[in-house]
Amino acid sequence: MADSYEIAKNMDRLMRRIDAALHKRAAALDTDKIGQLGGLVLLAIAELHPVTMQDLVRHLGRDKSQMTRLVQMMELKGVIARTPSQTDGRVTLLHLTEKGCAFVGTIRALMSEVIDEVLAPLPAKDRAALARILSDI
Amino acid sequence: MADSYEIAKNMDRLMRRIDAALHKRAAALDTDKIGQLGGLVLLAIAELHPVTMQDLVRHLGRDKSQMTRLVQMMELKGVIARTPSQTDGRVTLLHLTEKGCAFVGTIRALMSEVIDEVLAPLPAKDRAALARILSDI
DNA sequence: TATTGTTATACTCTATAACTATA
DNA sequence: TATAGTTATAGAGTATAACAATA
Repeated sequence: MADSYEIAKNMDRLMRRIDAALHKRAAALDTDKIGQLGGLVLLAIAELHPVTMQDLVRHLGRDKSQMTRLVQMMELKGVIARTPSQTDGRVTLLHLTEKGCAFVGTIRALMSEVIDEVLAPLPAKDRAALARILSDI
Repeated sequence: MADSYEIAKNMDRLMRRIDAALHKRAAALDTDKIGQLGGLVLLAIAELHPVTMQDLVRHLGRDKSQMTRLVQMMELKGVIARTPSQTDGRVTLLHLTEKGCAFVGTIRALMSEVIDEVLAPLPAKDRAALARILSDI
């Protein structure tokens, strides 16, 4: 369609602005060097609670090998824990530690702050439409 | 606001899906190993025609040092050319070569195809709204 | 034989700061 | 002094394939 390229380009630009703003503010808060993707993983685990690697991979649309490394790193830093599944020996369940839970609040607040700032020029009606459309896809 | 995190999460997921689909299909077409960002740069130059590094950097929201390297690589591969500005000795103007122009058509088609596929489940009205909202921000 | 998760490797993209040259 | 662009370097994110263990 005629607007395909415009959609891709503008979405890329918007994401870049959000990423850059997040990176700038997170630097001071990210005391354990968990990183941007690590933050997303933490939020996803908080949302899905005890979740398998597989489900996490699907939820975030990342690669499984990437997730393995990231999760190992985050376990070392004490923000998440892994326990083997009782019913299936292949499966690992992920959950947050207390330290991880504490981080989630910080990350959520930071994310809201940045998103609100970037989307500030948008009328409330458009913002609501954007939220709905994105959740529909 | 309440929906900030949802917006960020869903936009990230959508972008991941687009990136992955682009990567998969581009592999066969990207004979000169220009890469995803290189493709974006090519499209931007085609749109802005003779453009300075500075403007390109602002348009794409990337870092200037990153753009220098990318542009040098693409000049080596013969898809773009650099000419010094006549009026300001510090400024470099970028434009496409014939080979670059040929690529632009391919990239645009590929991008449309992928975007159309990913956004297929979206009603036309929502798609139009998304396009407008993204261009407004 | 298929699935879950891991290891290894190469590559792309990004952040930061120090630098040159023109203005 | 400020701006346009470059160089250098370290780090984060991604793609791919081959692998072990369990189902």
